[in-house]
Amino acid sequence: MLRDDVSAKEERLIRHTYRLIGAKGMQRTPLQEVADSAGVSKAVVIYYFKTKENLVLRTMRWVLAQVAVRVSAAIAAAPSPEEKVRAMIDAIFVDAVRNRDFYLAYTDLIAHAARNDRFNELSLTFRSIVNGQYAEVIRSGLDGGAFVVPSVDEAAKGVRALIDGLFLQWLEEEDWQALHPAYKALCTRAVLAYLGAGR
Amino acid sequence: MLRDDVSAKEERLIRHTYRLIGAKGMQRTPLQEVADSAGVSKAVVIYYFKTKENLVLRTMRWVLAQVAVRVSAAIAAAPSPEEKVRAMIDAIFVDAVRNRDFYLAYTDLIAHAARNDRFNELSLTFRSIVNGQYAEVIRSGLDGGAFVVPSVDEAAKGVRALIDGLFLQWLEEEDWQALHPAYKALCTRAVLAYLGAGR
Amino acid sequence: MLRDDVSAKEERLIRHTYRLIGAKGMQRTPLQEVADSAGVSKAVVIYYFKTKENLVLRTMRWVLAQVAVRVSAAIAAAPSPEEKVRAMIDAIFVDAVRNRDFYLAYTDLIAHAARNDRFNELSLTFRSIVNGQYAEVIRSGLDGGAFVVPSVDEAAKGVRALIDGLFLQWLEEEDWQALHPAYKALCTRAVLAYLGAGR
Amino acid sequence: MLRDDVSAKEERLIRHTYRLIGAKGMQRTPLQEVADSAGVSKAVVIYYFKTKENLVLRTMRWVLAQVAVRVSAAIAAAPSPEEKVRAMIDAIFVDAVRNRDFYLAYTDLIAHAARNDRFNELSLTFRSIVNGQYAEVIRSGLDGGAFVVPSVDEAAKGVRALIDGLFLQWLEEEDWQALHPAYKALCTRAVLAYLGAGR
DNA sequence: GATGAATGAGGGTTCATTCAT
DNA sequence: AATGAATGAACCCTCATTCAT
Repeated sequence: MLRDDVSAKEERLIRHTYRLIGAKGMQRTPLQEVADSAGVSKAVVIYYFKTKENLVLRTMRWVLAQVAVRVSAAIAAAPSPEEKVRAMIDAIFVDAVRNRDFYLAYTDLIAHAARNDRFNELSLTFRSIVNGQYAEVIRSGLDGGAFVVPSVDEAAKGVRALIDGLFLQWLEEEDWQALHPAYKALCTRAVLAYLGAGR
Repeated sequence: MLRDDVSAKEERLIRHTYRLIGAKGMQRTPLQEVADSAGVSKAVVIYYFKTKENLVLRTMRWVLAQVAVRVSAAIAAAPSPEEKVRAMIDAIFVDAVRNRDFYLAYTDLIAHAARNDRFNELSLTFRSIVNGQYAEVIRSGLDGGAFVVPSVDEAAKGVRALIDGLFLQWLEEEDWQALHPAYKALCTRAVLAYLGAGR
Repeated sequence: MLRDDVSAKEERLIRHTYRLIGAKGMQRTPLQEVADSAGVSKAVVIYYFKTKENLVLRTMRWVLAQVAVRVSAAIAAAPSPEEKVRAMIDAIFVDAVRNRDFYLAYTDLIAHAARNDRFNELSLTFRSIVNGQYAEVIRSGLDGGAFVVPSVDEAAKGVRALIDGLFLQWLEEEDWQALHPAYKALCTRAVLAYLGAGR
Repeated sequence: MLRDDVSAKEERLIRHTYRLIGAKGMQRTPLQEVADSAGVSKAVVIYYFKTKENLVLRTMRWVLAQVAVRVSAAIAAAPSPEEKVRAMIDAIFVDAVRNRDFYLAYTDLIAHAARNDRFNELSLTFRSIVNGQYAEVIRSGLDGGAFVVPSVDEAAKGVRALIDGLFLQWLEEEDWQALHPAYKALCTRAVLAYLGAGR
């Protein structure tokens, strides 16, 4: 799972690390800056996480777990399949700044996952969780005939592709803050269209 | 545009750079390694490109231009809208190894584009070209009633999201070489479904 | 002012830097050599001074402050105007080796000051201090009629020119060690003559 | 002597070198910039001068020779001792920009002369020429009783110190362009005062 | 005579990590 | 638990010089 016991001090460091990774990327974020940002000595960071790789890994695990929990809760609370989709997308498109931080960090993670086993494992775990969530939503819509898809797992991948792919495009927008709501709406329509909703 | 006159020697360096960026990422690729790989001295790389940033930028521009040209040709050659989609996806899913190199480099590019103006400009240029190509295909399908979409530009973004998003997932697959054809098929189905083809 | 708190370790590095700058010039003195000379790793120098420019600047400030203090003390201790001049020149012409180190470093400073703001500021500060000291001596001699000059500030510049200019010539002497006392005597005569002493 | 046969092409390169040395110092002036400035290939510079040291040396010799000739002519043309002094200073303080270039280059030369034999030899040659000129002027004034000095050679050194030393201070002035005439006047007064003129 | 190509020898700076306290 | 000090390994880049043409 993504669970990971985190002491208060560790979480503090993780939060600062996350913010910096979003802003500058993990390679461009020196431990010194994390330490400065958190108001501690650089050695403290190493003291708690042993290596920078650990720190980054723990940071990503921490943030991925948060996202997973948030999405799960949103799905569970929604009554109908289509509303589950909307609630899910609501839970994902929380806020422009947070989304930007997240997707920049996530892009970094994927880039590293292809070259580093530990990052890859984390990325796979997250992926199976998220795809499971999407599959659950889709399955709920298949029973009542709300959605039309050939295979639940395949559709889950498709949904995920739409969401991730649109975020990538949104990241490139110069005017990303203002366009956040538009991309959210676009995403909702795209997912529903892809799932054959309302056909 | 993405055109860029490249001498033979420069292209040689660019090819080696591209391979290494795909394998290790641009930050993890020292000029020394590019030089070693190309069998020249490190100073030669600087001699031709002045800075590492230039080298990477020129490399990315070179690859992106190639992809754009390949896709354009494929689209032009296909007779019907649906076949244009298939041809386009064929042209994109050329080969597992090449696709992996490309998407790893491309992921890196996006991660950098968010923080570096020159990379951002390149990324935007590529994006507008590709989205234009997708839009062209979609428009061709709208006239004959092959596709059903609310807006051409929006649908172009959706198509692109599906393709990029699926590639991201494919990158994470442990067994990516073997799964390449499956993802290609999945992608074709997803795009056609999204465009409402054959409904 | 030129005051600058310097820890023991920093002063150690500064002393080694000063010696090397005198011997080889600031551009020809790599950090590695400073480090080797001080018996530490090159990174330590950066650790304490961040950049080479800082190191050189701090080194020059340190030397200039020392000279200024030494001259001030000498002037204050001498009873009569003419003796103040002699004491001042005594304080400046301390020792052949030290003078050579100083004036070589100082020449370097002036050459850099013309092209670098931070060096220029340092050079201006030193200049105003020294000219102030000279002016004080001259003023003390005017009251009693020991000196005859049109303007105190102008005469201060003249005195300084004589001292600096003679040092430049002394630097060029092949036999500089042996000629040190002769230049000192020459300098004293020249300054007194210029100030119209004993006329 | 300072004579040095210089072909037209060489002189062209020398002029550009001189300008750049004045502006940036000799260490900070890459051959590439000399070549660019002169509109030739970098290899041409090496072709004509074999090494950078040669180029710089020849450049300095060229400019020092010019100054020496100009001063000689000025001295010869003036009728009385005091007018010789004024003419000499006129010849030296030609123009703010040219003086700045010259003294910056000259400062560089002295800094290098202390560490490099070839530069030292050049510097000594120039020095003996200039001091000879000053001595000649002083001697002309002694005969008629216009000047009062203990020794001609010593006074020549003193005069030179005043001129060089004042130029050093002038170099440090922020407002050097505007202050050029003032320093010239100051220099004239200082030299005449030092030589006991009009006493 | 002239030059484009190529290179080797540094030089400054970054940064994760180690270690003694 | 916490940290200041120190370091080694890289990395990008500069630049005079060599050489084949």
